[in-house]
Amino acid sequence: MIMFKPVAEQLGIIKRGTVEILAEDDLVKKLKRSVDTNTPLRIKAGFDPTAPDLHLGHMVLVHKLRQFQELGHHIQFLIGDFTGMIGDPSGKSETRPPLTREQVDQNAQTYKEQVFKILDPDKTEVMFNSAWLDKLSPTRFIEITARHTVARMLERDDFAKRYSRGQAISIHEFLYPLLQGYDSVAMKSDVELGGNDQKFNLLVGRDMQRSYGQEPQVAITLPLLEGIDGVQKMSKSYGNYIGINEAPKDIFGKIMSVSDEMMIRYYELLSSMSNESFAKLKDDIKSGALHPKTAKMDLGKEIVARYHNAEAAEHAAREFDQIFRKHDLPVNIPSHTIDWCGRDEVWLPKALSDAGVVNSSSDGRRMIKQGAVSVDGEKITDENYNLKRNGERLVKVGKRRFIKLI
RNA sequence: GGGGAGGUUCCCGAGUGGCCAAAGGGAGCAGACUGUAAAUCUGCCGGCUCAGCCUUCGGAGGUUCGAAUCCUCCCCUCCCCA
Repeated sequence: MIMFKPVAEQLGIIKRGTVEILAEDDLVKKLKRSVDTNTPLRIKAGFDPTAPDLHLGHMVLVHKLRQFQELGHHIQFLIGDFTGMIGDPSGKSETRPPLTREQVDQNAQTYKEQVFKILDPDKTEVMFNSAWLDKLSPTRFIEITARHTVARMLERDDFAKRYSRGQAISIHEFLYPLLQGYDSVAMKSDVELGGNDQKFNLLVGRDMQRSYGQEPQVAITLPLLEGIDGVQKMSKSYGNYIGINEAPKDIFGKIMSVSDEMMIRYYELLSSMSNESFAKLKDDIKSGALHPKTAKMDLGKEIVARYHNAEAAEHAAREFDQIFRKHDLPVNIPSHTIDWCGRDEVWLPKALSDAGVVNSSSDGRRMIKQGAVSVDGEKITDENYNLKRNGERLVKVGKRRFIKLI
């Protein structure tokens, strides 16, 4: 028998870090009923399985799910496989190729593994929207589309912008919000979580449920986490993400490269630190009692520990210190065996390119020209430098690319 | 269906016969400075053993000594009219 916490207490936890709750009154009502009848609320969050890798940006949402889970509610983890298999070209220039069933399944599997680092798998219902969307007859489908108007669609900010700028909007892009809303009907969700950019879609869900005679879900939006560039939202396509499946040293390193401002933001949205400690941290940094770098290292350790383990976190921090503060070598340097083609020397840029440490030999040549390359600790300045075959040669490109060439 | 405007390198965007591997900005990378922070300054930013060559400007052909630029057809996007 679940014992639910009092409504006010639950509300306090739920509200933390959210952008908006639409409508809060409804949430209170639902919570109250949940407590009274001892029935968990159904909490929906949808994920698009097009890219298999989750990053810290997604985790803001997953952490909120975790909180709901800890409060005893029922998590509906929806994988939008239907969407994935249709292919959503809303990224304008490139048409995303539709995924096959196998790819979607595989991505979904990867998703689950990653998400269950945070969520309790036993208390999470994983759902696929193809289960009901695939079965929709054209008649039923058109019936769904009839419940919304074009004018209302154009209320959505990004549609409105694109429309006024004269950019393309494909018809099926209008369909996604409708289907996402219909998902809520099919799932009978009480609450749906989404990023701030999902606000419109979450609201469509409310309308859709109402129109199907259900009590509308509460839409809770969460802030979009900016990427490591500190400007755009974290996304794989911007290349500014920190993937939770990345190696400890990469996660750690990326966190360290983030600006101080962003560090605070990451603390706010990703750290499990209490509000009080967070406030103190900000004060200490401001007053100079705490060096921002120290704070950043702590954050890095916390994040790495969460997605890997405490040991890996310590190790990553130590190694970071070693490489960037003491300018030592990392412990495990990958090695690459050169194809010597029967000769005993090789043009360095070519070797670097083959080893994958630069993009091309032209790139390698540029790196040398810019003084970024050293062999066995000696800076190379000649772009025509030939590497002699002499056992294991340690090559460094830039600050953080190390490789042993054999 | 008719009329008009467009598709340029990762992104935005200039270029309308040779001086164009293509201005400028952004992103990115490297160097200096640092705390692998920010800000700033400098350089690089298609490929190739590179003072040269090769491949790129929606696609396919064509004109020309020479095409991102001109012509033909095709594909795609936007706007106005129906």
